[in-house]
Amino acid sequence: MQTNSQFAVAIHILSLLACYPGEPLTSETIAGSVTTNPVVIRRILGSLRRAGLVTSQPGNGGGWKLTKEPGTISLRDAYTALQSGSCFALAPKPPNEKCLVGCSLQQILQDVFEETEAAMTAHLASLTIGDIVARL
Amino acid sequence: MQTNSQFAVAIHILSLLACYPGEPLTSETIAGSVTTNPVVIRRILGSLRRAGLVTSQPGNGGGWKLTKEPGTISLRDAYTALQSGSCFALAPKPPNEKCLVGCSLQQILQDVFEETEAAMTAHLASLTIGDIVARL
DNA sequence: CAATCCGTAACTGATTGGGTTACATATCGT
DNA sequence: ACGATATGTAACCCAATCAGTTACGGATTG
Repeated sequence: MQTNSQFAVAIHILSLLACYPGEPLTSETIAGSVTTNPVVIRRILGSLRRAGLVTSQPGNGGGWKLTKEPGTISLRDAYTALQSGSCFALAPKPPNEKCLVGCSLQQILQDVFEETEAAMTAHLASLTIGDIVARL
Repeated sequence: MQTNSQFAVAIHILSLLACYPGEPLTSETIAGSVTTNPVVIRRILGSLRRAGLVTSQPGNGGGWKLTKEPGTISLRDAYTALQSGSCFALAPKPPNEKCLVGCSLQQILQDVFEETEAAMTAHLASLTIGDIVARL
């Protein structure tokens, strides 16, 4: 499956910022650590900023900082900030309406996927950026 | 995120087979319910067969059947049968080795992703095809 | 006002996934 | 034995997606 790596990069970014508290890091500096292009970093940081996890400061001496203590930022916060969709997807075309099974299955699948993802994010909620940094 | 829909289709297939116990269904019949091409169905059924969840019979009057009772087939069985990879992915390029954070983060991320997916599949293990069919 | 950095649009190349065609192989009924 | 039927794959096409990149406008600092 082609899964995007935004979540992994987001955790990387947040951990990096947590390691340099107070000191704003530029997207270029972060990109140097992640080994990618600054724009890729800024795209992800944009999502994290919209979720209120980081702040940015343009101009000379600017950069990015965390808005909260690393211990109060859960991995679920980062995950939902990206809103890069679900792990699961329904079939591209809806099932045959003449089939009794397929007809009612849609809603059931949707519910199951939702529950399953909730189980996953519940685990993510139990881990914070502080925990990650502590493991380094 | 671009997620493949094989898991959804697999559940659809297994539920359908569960609804017609003993009676073999052809990939064409199943495709008619899912609204897709028979080959797409056969590809997924191939994975399910390799995992021992279904059997196939070629030739006239052939088709597909479950090998077990629907109540003994968990959604995790279907999920792992597809082995369509993880929900999460590491960044395409490894982090900068000169960065102390990025350097040790790789392994931590891998562990976290593994734990998180385990939490997810644990929930999938608690649901069976029998449960799905019962909800129809 | 010059240097720096964010913010975002636009484009590219590679990868992937669903859909499709085609064909070899196996089985059943007559 | 033979024709009909269905599986099992390989091969290909097209659309969508993602990481990466270039470009440029706007904000801030000194």
